[in-house]
Amino acid sequence: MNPNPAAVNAASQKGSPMSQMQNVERQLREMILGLEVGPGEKLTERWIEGRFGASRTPVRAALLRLETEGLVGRDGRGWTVAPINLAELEQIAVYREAVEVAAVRITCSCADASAIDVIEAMLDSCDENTPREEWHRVGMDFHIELAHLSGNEFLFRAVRDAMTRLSRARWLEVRDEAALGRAWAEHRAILAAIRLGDADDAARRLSAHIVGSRDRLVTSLANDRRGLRARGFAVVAA
Amino acid sequence: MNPNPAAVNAASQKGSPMSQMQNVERQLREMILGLEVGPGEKLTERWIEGRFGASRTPVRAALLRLETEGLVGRDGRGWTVAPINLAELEQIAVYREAVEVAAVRITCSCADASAIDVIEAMLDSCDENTPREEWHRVGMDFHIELAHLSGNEFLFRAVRDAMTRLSRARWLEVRDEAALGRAWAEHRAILAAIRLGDADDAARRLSAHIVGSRDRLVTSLANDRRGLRARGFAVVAA
DNA sequence: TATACCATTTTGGGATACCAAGCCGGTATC
DNA sequence: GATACCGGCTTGGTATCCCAAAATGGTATA
Repeated sequence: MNPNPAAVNAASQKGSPMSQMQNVERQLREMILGLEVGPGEKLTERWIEGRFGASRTPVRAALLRLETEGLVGRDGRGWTVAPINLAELEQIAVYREAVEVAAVRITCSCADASAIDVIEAMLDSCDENTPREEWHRVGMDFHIELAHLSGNEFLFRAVRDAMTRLSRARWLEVRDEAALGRAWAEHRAILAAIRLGDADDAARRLSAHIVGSRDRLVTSLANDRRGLRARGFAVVAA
Repeated sequence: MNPNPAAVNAASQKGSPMSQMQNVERQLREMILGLEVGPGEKLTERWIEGRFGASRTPVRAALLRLETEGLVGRDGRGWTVAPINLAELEQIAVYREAVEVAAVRITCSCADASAIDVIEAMLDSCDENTPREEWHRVGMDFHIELAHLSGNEFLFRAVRDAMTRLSRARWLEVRDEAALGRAWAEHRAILAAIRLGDADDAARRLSAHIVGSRDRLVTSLANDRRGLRARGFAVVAA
């Protein structure tokens, strides 16, 4: 009954056994985050079922979980890929500023130099030969791992979830080399402040970094709205 | 096939039609939050199925959603009611301090006097004749509604979810009249600061209120740990 | 031509059958 | 008596079937 052998291959190629539900959830999440299905697009349980070669039970479980991540939503009785919502993006920026700053303040008071080195190494791993995709991923992981250092599971999850919600929009954000370089410099400055244990400085820099990122994102999206709609993406105005 | 008519009655007595899934989810959540099922207790899908007169499909959906709320968790292959975890409670306090303070700062800059009056009225609705249960509920709603005033959906949800996770422990917290009176005074002082638009003062008072609340809760639970275990509640040490 | 109405199809919600893995109790062997 | 083994029972995971409601599309009528 499996029309898509790739689905089961993806499941079995991993050493650990992976349930259909985890499989569907992971693959569908990747499709959504990778914009293989456009924001605002309708989803039917039966289509997903056929697409991944799983029955409706794991499909429904995956949809329920992705709903809590904000990646899919209900449209009346049915499901839709969450549209890109400018107002929501701005609210998420405020939210992540609150939790990231709280996390970094905690980290400053119990900084572990070697852990910070690991994060700095992540930044170093990107150079001019690194694909744009990788820069995005590392830029997100920087914030996630930084929050992880706080040791607070809730701050960590909050940052991770916020970055997930932002990631589709970041993907579309136009970032030239100069902007990326500036962002990386800010990242390094934040790490330096943490190393010194200067919580106020780290918080101020992180806050400014997030606000700047938000402003660039919103401007960029507002300008590109027409192009996005042309690609079939639902973009909700702020 | 319905061994428990009460379940369907609860569904039909509401004017709006409620799906089985919502029904199971709501009732199971109430059972967990009301400590009708003890923290750490094992749950089987079949038991829930029989208890609420629903089939496994809505039961599984409800469990998946409650899992994201942190009220149930996986124990290997099965399900358990989330234990009360002291370390987690402390982390939640840090988390909610970050988001509540952020929310109240926003509210200060766009305070709506009438909305604040509504919240103050909530506080006023409690007097010496009000049952303890109601004081708890209003105390939680105070923080939730305050966050709601910020207009930021993510800060609001964060506070609401945090309060949900804390509520089982708050239920056990020993609060004498004097402690409740002090908490209410702090609530009013926070509202007063917001009315004046004094963000720093409001933030300071709110922060102190949350930290105090956390300290009382942790102490109280640590002292009561033996009693809790005697009641069959799993309590994970900090 | 526009619209109201009806038949058909689609779709999510729910129920149930089946399966494999794990748990538990009993038994036989040392 | 202790332990290793085995068989049944429980339980979550999955597939599939049924149903009601909603969407769809075509047709007849004003």
